[in-house]
Amino acid sequence: MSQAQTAPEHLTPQSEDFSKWYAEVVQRAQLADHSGVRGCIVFRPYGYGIWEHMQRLLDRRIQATGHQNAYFPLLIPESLLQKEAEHVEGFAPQVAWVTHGGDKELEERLAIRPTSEAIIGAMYSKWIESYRDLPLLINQWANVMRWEMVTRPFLRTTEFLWQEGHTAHATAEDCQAEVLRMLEVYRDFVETDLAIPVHAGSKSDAEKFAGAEMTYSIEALMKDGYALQAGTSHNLGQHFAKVFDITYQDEQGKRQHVWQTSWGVSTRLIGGVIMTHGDDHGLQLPPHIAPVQAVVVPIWRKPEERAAVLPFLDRVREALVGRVRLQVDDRDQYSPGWKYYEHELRGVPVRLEVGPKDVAKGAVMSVRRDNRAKESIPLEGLGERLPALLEEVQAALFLAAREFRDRNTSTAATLEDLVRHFQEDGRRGFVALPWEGSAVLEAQIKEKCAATLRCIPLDQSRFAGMAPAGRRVALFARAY
RNA sequence: CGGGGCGUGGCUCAGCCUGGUAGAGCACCUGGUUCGGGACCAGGUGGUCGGAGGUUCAAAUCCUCUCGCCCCGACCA
Repeated sequence: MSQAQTAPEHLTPQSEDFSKWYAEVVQRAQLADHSGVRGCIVFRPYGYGIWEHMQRLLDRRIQATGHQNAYFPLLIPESLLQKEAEHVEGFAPQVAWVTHGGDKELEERLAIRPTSEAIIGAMYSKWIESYRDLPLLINQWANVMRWEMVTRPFLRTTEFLWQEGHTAHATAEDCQAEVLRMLEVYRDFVETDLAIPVHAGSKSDAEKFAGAEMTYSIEALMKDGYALQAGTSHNLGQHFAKVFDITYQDEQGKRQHVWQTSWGVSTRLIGGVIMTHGDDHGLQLPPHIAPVQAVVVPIWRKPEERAAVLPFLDRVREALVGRVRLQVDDRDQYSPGWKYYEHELRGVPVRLEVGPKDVAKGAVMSVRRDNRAKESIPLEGLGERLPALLEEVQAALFLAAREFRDRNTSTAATLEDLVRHFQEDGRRGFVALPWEGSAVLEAQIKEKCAATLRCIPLDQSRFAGMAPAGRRVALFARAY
């Protein structure tokens, strides 16, 4: 492999400079490009393709749980945004404003949505009249804008793409059930399709969404040991219902405020995939979301070999059409070896080599991206074997990521232990600490070692024995 | 928003200190030989040096402003 490392095209190793590695992968795998507008990236077809597969798989789950898609406006009148005090205060520094239409100054500034609670709340107040209108379960796929000081492709950009669910319920119990239901949808989606293991839990007051009663999140661990909030689900209580006057008449004819939730995941997940699975050879995409699940690389030396291989490629295509997202890389100007590096960089889960020897056997040689295991697959069985192989890769990526996450999760008995871990030992990862909910202690920790409370896991069973009886643990980490 | 670094063909950079009419490697195009882990030879295309203003006979080079990118800190999905 010394050749790969000395080649001018080699990636900066993760261990040398993780940020640089990340930037290079994004650029060279052609996921995204800088646009010339601060913090706004262009999603190139390959990067956008990943997002489209995420959308498809998550949207299916959102709809299966009874939600409908809708679309609300990009622009929100200032007066609307200002109604919920805590909400405004939280977002004020990050809001971009439209002040002019043509060269005429507007009477009222319009915010480019940083999130849509306000405008959706205003509409819900018109739409909801009776308990028969509840629950109201709406999701929107949209772009939002938050003026960020420091940006990184996918992880934090000024404009990003996401989905935001907004629901209204008759009772606090229904509302809380929805919050947890969607958190579980996220957990299942991220673990099953993105192969990213997460901890689902609740946030502290310091970390909760501006205007929420309670925030829940799923938290992942990146390969550099930093935590990434991968999705959030908020219990908004009646805060927005009260300021936007969202009420319904119950069975007794009594007027009540609704209980609301909101929940979202964003294109940040693409960054999560990159930093969970990527290695020194580049990207590794979980097959479920890989735009190209398998790439065919034909090989020949002599014209007669070419004549034998080329028609065989059609038979490979035929065997896999409708079963596997396949790319046949028949570009003539690159050698097979060059293509191997290219597709590894782009994270294609499986490569299929088709040369004269394979054609003679009526088979293709498959090579896994994750462990480079080779397997000769006869053409007759290819249609069944390759999808199964892709599932094996998907499962292996998840297990490897979970093993890494667990290996980088430790425990601390006291504040001092925790600070020592992050500060003096310079370690990263998750640290579980017995937790009683002291905001003062949380602030101290943040100040002393820059670690924040990522979540208080809902499932405490895996931390059994770490906290005194009756006490829970909270997970701390340095975070993106 | 503070501190630091950087903007020169698509990419990585040299040239800047000490002003004198823009270079290299890779990529790209053409032709030929190649192809089971980043092929080779020959010929070729491509840059108002991030932008604006200033100094000067003359600016990639010196000065001012501005925009963008990267890294480190405070805020966030």
